[in-house]
Amino acid sequence: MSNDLSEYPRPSITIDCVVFGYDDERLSVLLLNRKEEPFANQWTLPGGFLNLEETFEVAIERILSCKAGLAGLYLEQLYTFGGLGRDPRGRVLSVSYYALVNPRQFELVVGQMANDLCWCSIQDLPALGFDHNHIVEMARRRLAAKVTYQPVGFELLNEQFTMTELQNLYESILGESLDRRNFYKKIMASGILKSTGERRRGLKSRPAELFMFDKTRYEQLVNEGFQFKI
Amino acid sequence: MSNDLSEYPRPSITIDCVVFGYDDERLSVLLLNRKEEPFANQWTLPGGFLNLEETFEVAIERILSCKAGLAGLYLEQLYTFGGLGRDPRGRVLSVSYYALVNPRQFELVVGQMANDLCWCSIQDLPALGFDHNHIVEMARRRLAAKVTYQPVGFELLNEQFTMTELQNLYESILGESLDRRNFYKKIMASGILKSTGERRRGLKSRPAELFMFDKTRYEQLVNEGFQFKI
DNA sequence: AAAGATAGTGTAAAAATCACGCAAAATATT
DNA sequence: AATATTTTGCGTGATTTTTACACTATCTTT
Repeated sequence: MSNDLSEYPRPSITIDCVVFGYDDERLSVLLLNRKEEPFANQWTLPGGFLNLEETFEVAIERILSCKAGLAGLYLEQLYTFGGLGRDPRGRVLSVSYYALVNPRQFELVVGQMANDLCWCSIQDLPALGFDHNHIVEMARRRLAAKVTYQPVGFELLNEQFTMTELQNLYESILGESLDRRNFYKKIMASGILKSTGERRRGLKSRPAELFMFDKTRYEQLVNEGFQFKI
Repeated sequence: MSNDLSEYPRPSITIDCVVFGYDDERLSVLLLNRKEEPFANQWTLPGGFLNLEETFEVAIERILSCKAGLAGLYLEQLYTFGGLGRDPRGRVLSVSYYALVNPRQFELVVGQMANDLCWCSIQDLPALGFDHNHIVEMARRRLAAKVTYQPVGFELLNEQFTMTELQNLYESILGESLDRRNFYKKIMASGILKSTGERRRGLKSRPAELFMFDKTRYEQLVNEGFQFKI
């Protein structure tokens, strides 16, 4: 073994990202319709090649910003895919991440390199290029596991939200329905919400109280050994 | 974007592995004393460069077999590290895995490319080369989380083991002590052990029953919706 | 004013967890 | 040989957590 890296063969590295969005009804994933081969005119996850001087997070920021107009998202590494046949061009590894975003805070901007972008419900994804259906499925499971022990769901909601909105989000991610009263008690008992004193008005029934995620309080609780759990 | 990968810069890829072993007393990690720069004569995790035609798992098999004489281990992908300064030779990503092995089933064989190998208690690791202390710490936490919801600990034990041996393993991994009687009940209630009818004799007190992990039964239970939990 | 819809809260049963006690079966000691 | 010591195997009751479920309040719509 020498001190020179050049003698070792090097695969190409892409960064692919499962961007989750939520619109009060269902959990969606951001898809990109490719302009170029391979998989031209097919839907895939947004992604791109890693530059040598970039960390993964910086690469994702660049890719999502340039291809979709998104920035500053919550990111979490998912898995690195390295199957031999996953890219027809040759050996390409994909370091994949998932991101959480409130779609209302951004206007999707279709970049030069894509035909189109869309939010697609996780329920009815089309066949995606590469092994991207597999990646989405892993991300979905990881997110479902994550929300049960870390309060990451707030990234998908508006700053202020009602308890019912929060519950709907959890039900969408977990794929099961929860008891409204028990959910309320559990969330309130955790102490990670602060009330705004305001209410969601204009709907056709009793206005619900608006809450915010109390991040400072949450971090303080974690320091004291608290473990969030749904 | 063209169909040609060659125009994209490519980092080097290493595969590094946190090999956990257990010896009835404490959880250990396999360390390798490097012969070559960088970090010559320092301890690091076993690892090596990924070849173009290898999957990650095949690469790990090659690396652990040639550097330590280990083969056929339980493997799980941990994380991919891509910090800019983590290797003095240039941009090197590390796709890291962790492995579980019963050290008694193998004789460590120091390969050509290493000065030495050792099992080092997770409690008192020396300063390792690269960012490998960081990798070990992440692996330790991941393993501790994993054993609570998947029966992977058996990979670290002999085929037959007593309940106390199993409990000691869990205590080593979790870093906390468990109530012997409640542990017994929980494991027995899960139904994933089969008794051998034999006992561990020759110790200075009442011989304990020897159990085996019933993998078939476990998989059947999982199919029925069972979720292992400690 | 009445009807319809969703919000907010309490309580009791069931299940899971926790904290122990004690007898049995081996070895070690006197 | 009797006794002490150690560790195993199993039981039980208290405590905590989870689950299931019902009713009133407050708004909008008719």
